[in-house]
Amino acid sequence: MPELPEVETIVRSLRKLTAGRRILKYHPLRNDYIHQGLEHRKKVTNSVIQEVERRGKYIAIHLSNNFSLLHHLGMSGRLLLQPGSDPLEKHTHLRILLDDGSVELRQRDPRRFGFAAILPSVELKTFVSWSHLGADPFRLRAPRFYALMAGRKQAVKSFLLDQRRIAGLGNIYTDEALFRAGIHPVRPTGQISSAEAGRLLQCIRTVLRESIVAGGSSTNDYQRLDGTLGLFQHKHRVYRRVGLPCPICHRKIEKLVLNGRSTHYCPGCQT
DNA sequence: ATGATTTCCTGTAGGC
DNA sequence: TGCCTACAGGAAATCA
Repeated sequence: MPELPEVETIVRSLRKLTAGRRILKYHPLRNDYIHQGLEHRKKVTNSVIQEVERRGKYIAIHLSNNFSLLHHLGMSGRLLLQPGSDPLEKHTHLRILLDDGSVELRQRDPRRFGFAAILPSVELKTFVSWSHLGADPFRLRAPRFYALMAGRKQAVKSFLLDQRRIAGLGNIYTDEALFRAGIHPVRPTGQISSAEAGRLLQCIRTVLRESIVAGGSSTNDYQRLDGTLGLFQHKHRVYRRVGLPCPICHRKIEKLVLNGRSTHYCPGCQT
């Protein structure tokens, strides 16, 4: 499930490997995977990739013709840069041919929770889910973070998963950050002190930064742009580690279900 | 307004 | 071996 570190890893590779290259063809294999702007698909031919931007878990590829390509990987989505001659893998919904077609960007997504879209760049800021995104965790300031949580009963983990509040966290990094901060996932946000909020924000940033360095977490479907696996799954302390000893207090990691999400925590360290 | 629940989708794992 | 069910979860829509 690509979250901020996985998407950031892909975006950094995209910047390095696709900037300045020309698009030969935008070729959807499943029209219903293109949630918006399918009618613009022929207009991107001959445009040049100028800039690749990440916001939360979204990827925006800005083109020279004032269009932007928007991508979300959902939970099983992959964006892969590969030779156009490679055999077409199952669940490939979109091909973006580059240069003379010898190289292409492919979006694969078995569960189809992700999507792609083509938008005039000026319309990106009115695209609902993009425009409603909350602050990037690296930019958010602690007092603002604390103010967002104050006075609410919502479980802190549910709050962290809400992309309109803070953008980019998913199930892995909420569990890992809450563990590092020593905060129980079900604690109401209103009961979190200013000091705890500051610590939590620091833990969020640290775990995200460490994961980016490791190229993200490959627990299920996630692969980097070149198809290799990320390495941060080996550093998880609680996520999917039910019954294994806590690295701090050695009590067994437990799991509960919160809003339909499996939630992993240490009953000793997190209060 | 807030927050919980349901829905979409398919590959994989486990039970019998 | 094969069939069945449960599970994984991002985010929009719906419900209480």
